[in-house]
Amino acid sequence: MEPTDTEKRILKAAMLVFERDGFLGARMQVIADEAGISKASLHYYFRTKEKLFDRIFDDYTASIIPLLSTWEDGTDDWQPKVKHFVKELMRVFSESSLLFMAQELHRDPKKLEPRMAKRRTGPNPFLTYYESLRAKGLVRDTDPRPLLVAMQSLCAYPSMNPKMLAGSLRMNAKEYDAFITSYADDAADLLVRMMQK
Amino acid sequence: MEPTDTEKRILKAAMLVFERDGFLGARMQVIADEAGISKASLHYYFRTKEKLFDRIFDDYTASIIPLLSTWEDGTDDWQPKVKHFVKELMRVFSESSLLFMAQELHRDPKKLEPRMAKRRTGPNPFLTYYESLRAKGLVRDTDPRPLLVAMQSLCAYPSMNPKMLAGSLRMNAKEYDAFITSYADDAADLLVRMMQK
DNA sequence: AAACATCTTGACCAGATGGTCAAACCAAAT
DNA sequence: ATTTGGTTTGACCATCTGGTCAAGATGTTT
Repeated sequence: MEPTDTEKRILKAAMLVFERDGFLGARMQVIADEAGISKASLHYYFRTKEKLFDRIFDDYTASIIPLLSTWEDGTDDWQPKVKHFVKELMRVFSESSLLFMAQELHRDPKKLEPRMAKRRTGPNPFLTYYESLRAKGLVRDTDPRPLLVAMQSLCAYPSMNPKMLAGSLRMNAKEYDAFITSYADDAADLLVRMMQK
Repeated sequence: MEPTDTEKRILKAAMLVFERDGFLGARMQVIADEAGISKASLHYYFRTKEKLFDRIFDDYTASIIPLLSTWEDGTDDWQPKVKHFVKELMRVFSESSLLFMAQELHRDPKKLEPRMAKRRTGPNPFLTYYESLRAKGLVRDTDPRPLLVAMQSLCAYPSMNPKMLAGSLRMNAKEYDAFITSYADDAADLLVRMMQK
């Protein structure tokens, strides 16, 4: 079944509201208003708030989790890969949603954690890729797990907590946006530095 | 006026509930239950939900913002300072609250941003400290702002989004906790690598 | 013990909230 | 024109929510 136009408008509105107000704070009436339909219509498409939330959350996991695994093809020329990956990651994260997912995972881990786990298969591709480079002596001889954490941190945090970072940098929203654009390159360089021999 | 015992219990309970459910999702009855008093008593101490929230939020800013400025004393021996700072930062962040602050700043920036700004005075101490080291040729000759972002990212993200990171590392909560303890040293080392000539 | 100030609470209220439903609407098929 | 199927909605409901208040408890001063 293709999603109808109305359904798409609902999903877009629901993303906006859930992201800003969280599952508990989101109001069905507000989502309906944002989508330009009545609350009864909203309930016609998604019988309950929870079903609508589940759809949004699962769409996010479906779009983010696979991204975290784009290290499959095994060229040894790793530096361009890092740069490309960092850019991709930051682009996706900049459309928010990570803060939302973290918050909801924190609020109801029992329900939401298994749902994310379902999307992951096998060991983490970055870790295995790094180990293969390490065996060939092409990168620094170190445990790649802190590097994985660092990579996700550098890419995710600036878009998750922009207000606080902008404050530390004494920037307004506009200056911060411009800064973050160029930051993608800096982050990639820093990561290369972490991995280099 | 010293905070009474009951007031302390209220604040502790409110932190727990606000952190988990957010301002919109938090329920005064739940906070009262958690504090072991009646809802009416809760309203006796804090007339409205908003006043209670403001108190919690301001307490957090008061405890976090000053921490971001512990680069005052100007020894040129910067490496131990980085290590010490990273440990301090991660210790404070590990008691959660950052996710909460980011979420609330995202939900109502107009109200909350000025409140954080009030705590900050002058330029960022890390940036000026790095510039002084840079002028003496003791560190890498580079714009320190991406380094500041990297530092906060490395320290903040692992405690803000533990579930997703643990998933990437294919760890359960217990393994992740153990990993993060040792990660503090790794993060400090990575930061030193970023700053070294 | 009486007067006083400070806490504590059950009962209550007005407004909001998720969800339901019968009636109306509308386009395509007959 | 009428039927048929999916879609839309105003009105409605039970329950929940932040907040109030009068009455009582508790402790301190005189």
